Amino acid sequence: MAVKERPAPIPSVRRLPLYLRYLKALPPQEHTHISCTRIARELGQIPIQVRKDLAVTGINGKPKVGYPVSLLIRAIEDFLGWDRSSEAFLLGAGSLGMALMEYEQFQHLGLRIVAAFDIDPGKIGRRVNGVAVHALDALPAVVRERPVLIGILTVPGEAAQEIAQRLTEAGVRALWNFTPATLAVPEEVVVENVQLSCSLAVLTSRLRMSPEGVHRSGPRG
Amino acid sequence: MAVKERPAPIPSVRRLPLYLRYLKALPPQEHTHISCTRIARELGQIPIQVRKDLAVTGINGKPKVGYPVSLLIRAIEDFLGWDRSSEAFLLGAGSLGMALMEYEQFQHLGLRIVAAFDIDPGKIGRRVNGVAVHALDALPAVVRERPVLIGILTVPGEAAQEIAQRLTEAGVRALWNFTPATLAVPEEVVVENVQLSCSLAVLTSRLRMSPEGVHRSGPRG
DNA sequence: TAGATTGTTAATCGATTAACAATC
DNA sequence: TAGATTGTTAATCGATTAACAATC
Repeated sequence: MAVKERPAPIPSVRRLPLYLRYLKALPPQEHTHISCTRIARELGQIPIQVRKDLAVTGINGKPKVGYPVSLLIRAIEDFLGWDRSSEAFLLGAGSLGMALMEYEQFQHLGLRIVAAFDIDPGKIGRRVNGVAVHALDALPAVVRERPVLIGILTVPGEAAQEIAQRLTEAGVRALWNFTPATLAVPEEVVVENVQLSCSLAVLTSRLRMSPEGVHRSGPRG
Repeated sequence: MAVKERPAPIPSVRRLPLYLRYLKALPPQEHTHISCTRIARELGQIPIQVRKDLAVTGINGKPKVGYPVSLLIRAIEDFLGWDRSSEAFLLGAGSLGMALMEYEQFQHLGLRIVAAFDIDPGKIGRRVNGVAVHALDALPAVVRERPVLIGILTVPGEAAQEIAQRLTEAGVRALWNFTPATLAVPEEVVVENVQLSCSLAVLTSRLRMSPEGVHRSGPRG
């Protein structure tokens, strides 16, 4: 019987793209191998963390030599599934939705937005960066043709829950939530939140704690 | 001598905006008080976590009664600094930058973008949602007039490090980084990353782990 | 060879969760 | 009053960091 393997720690998964970007930017022929010491130094981390993170991809380094760069790149891409491409729907063709449709880097992240949906008649029928904007009501029909697993939510917060429901009913299994809403979904559906308010809360509270934060009146007035 | 108080846990701070949004959406006169049990149920969390999170704001609830809604809202807003408004510069008026400039909700998050910067002559001098787009070289002059503490980075990844440096040299103390770059900054500068690639990595890896993930060939082929 | 670096096992740290007396 | 809910202290859990033998 196989030992049940633990899933990779989420924080490690979250850091993998940083390593990948760094590795891909390395001068191609300069080194065939790289150590976690060096990666850590360049990215402001500590070596042991890099080592642990890279280990989740299954890569094997050599003592004293380090990790083979090209194999390491492939191992991360493979682990993240970025070598093959996942299709996604985008819900809400407002300015944020438009920005995501125009974001060329997604092709390197294994993501392809194949259709957008909106309720604004002025947007329906348009094409943005090659992607057609459909009426929201066309969702079931479009899904039937193309069983897409990922939905990107860039609708107003008030509409988010209803759209999430329509998506999961249509068979979408993962929601990338850019709205401020907290989504209630069936437990088999994955939700990843990109909530600006949450991120901003951390930024401002850390700024306030920092030596020269928002308040000019610090510890010593 | 005062007991040195620990800073609030980052995960708690990150969740506060979710509670705030929920509380503000409550029917105004319906309840004067609310329990963490109820908040937890509505937001898919557990009561003890809500209780611990709310405690960081300094609010005091009453056993059996719960927390006073309006005071709780004020306590969270006060803790996050969202009752007063912080000014920010936006660097890079591309489609993502534009989307942020047009994001009306920032006013409820205590953030006001007061100037944007770009190097594209076609954008310099324009106004987006009332915000002027300046030449990047005008940064020192604009800072001199208005000592802003927060910089929002929506430039291409290749440019991010250089812009970050210019910002910190100009006195900006917090960077909200929407680029894929890992920024090296002086230690007194706060960096909060909103990196789509990192978020997407978590989404896709969790989708792959889930019962009906990307691969149709699951445990039973 | 000597020593930098790996993979692995152990220790530490911080966040989450549990337990429970106090109380409105 | 009885019991739901709080604040606080303790236990658990998982991630981070340290230690170290193995090794290219």
